[in-house]
Amino acid sequence: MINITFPDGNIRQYESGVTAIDIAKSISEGLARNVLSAEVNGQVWDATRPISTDATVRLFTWNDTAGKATMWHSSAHLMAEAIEQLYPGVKFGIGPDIENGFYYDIDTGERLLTESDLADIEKRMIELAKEKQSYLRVDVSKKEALDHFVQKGDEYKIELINELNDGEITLYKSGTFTDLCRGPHLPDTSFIKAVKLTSLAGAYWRGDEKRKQLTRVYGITFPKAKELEDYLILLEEAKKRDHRKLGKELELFAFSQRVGAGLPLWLPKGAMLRDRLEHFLKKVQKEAGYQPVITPHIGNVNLYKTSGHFDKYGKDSFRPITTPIEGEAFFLKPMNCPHHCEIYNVKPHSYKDLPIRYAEFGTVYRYEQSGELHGLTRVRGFTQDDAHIFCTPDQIKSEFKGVIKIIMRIFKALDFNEFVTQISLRDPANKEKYIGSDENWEKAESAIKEVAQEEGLNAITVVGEAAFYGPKMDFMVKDAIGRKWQLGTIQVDYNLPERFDLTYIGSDNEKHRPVMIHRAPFGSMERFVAVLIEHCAGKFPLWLSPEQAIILPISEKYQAYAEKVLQFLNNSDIRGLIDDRSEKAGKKIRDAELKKIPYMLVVGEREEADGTVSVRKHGHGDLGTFDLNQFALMLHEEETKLQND
RNA sequence: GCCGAUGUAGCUCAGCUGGCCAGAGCAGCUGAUUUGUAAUCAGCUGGUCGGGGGUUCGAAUCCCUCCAUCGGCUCCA
Repeated sequence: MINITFPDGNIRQYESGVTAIDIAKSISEGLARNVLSAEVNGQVWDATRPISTDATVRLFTWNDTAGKATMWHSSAHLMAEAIEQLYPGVKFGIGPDIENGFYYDIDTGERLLTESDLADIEKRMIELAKEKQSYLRVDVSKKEALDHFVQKGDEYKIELINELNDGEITLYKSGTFTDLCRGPHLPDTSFIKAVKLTSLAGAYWRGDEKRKQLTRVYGITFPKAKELEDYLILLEEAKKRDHRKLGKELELFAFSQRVGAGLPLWLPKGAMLRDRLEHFLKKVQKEAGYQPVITPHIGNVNLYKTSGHFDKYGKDSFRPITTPIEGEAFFLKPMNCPHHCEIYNVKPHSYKDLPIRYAEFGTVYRYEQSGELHGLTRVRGFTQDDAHIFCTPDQIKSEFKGVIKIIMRIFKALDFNEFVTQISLRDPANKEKYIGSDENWEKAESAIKEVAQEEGLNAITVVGEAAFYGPKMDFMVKDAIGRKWQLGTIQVDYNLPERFDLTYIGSDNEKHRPVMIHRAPFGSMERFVAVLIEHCAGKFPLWLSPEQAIILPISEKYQAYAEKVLQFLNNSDIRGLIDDRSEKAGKKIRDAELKKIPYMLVVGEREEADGTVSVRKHGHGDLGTFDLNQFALMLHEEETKLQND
């Protein structure tokens, strides 16, 4: 007999060789029917795999993330089986589960897969799932594994096996398909009831653009057809929040082929929105001791040679701007930091001056690869809410914390609750990708790690994601379709101060090297606005709304009163406008609702007589009649409350 | 940059197995209407069918190429 410990601490005894399904059965038949996999002593196992020692066991169903992962990983195998049967001779790369579903990378050889093939594959998958094929785990030696895939002629699997150690290789067989896989998998395919293959894309083998591009098929499966329907509806809903769609509908920004790809044009309403955000941050930064600076949009190539940007990115940038002078060249600035270093260098500094914080909404230009451009989130010209803090080494942590405070204030004001904090370190195996000494890197990295700990930030750490001059802490937020974007960023940099020979005189009357902190709470105005649009689905908080109140006269007769109301709004710092079209009230209300204007002020005979407005709130309906002053007060309260929350 | 898909009026879309003058709704304009909480009616305007090249008696429709956009990959100072 063995002891099985449950998550609640309960311990029960079972025969050695018991499986997770057996254990589930001992609890309830219903649970047994729903167990997809189980965690056994910290590892996720097949629900059918015998347990022969004392163990802590946790059962996973569709309601658990790990259960879904098992389902989707098994679905990838099922899809591979279907594809192999339909298109014999294809070779397989890797096929993992992902956050929402799974994919499989496939070398389809001569025969190209197209979207029209997906329906056939889905159909075959359902047929195979109904066969209730079990997933059979087989321990094999390295030689056996190699023999199998050599015979099959699958060079991708052979490459993977060659990197594995003998004795820890398993294959999984389901139906006619055998895969190199560490598992775990579903008890059988019958759990998969609904299948949707969502897209088809090219993906480099092992993520290396120098290697062959395979065909990646994305899909998702569910244990019930209804859940697939719900998922598809959810996807449709998410698409409605897409900032590219809303940006067009709400006339916030546009792109023009004539101006150029990735170069956003801010329309009046978008510019107003952005202006409110900038205004807010400027206020916060003033309080935090930042000094505004302004620098030009171009800089001499030598500036970027000094900073190291030229060596690192020169070949991938916009070409330099030449002048009538032979050999003279300028770059559109891709970064503000070199300019700010030169501002620091304008005069000598004492330790008593530090920290110095230079802030600039600086527009930068980067030649992003054409395939990377994406609405406002990835563009070729954008404005960073940039600032550079020059401080002594022992001020790093407090300055870093000050920046975190600003970022948290912004996120809170905009109700961004779901963000991920990421610490990006350099990859010690690829030191040639970075500039600067090991010692400085270690100092900078440990400073960030300590701050994260001391601030109690629940940060994830990713090796190899650092900037080329220093490690960073990024704040990531998801867009409507679940893609993660970096917004705020804080970067510790020991390198630029050296390259620009920045110094300050210490209390010992000796020259010392300051440390630089690069930081941008929004990241870029473009990306931040994009994420903001998706976050609030175009229904901006009042303080950011480009148009706060629209006056809707019932008929032309009340035009004069409408103008009086507008005058009042203007004097009260409320952004208002009048819909003076010869339309019925219903039509004007409908259009204002579609434009997501926060407040609609209906004015007619009664209002004119009493000097009031009938207030209708977007998405809430009629709020009743308000005295003008009363209305202004209500709006100002709402504005301040939201901004300072 | 790579793989795949898409590109028709300001917007959303139909037409696309090659063949009447390329259509609809919304928006816009003109007129009528003077309207009370999510679409008043009528008329009109508007399109190099993404650009260029080719095949054909004939191309929005087929082929090539470039550009842009979309889904991914790679990249992201």
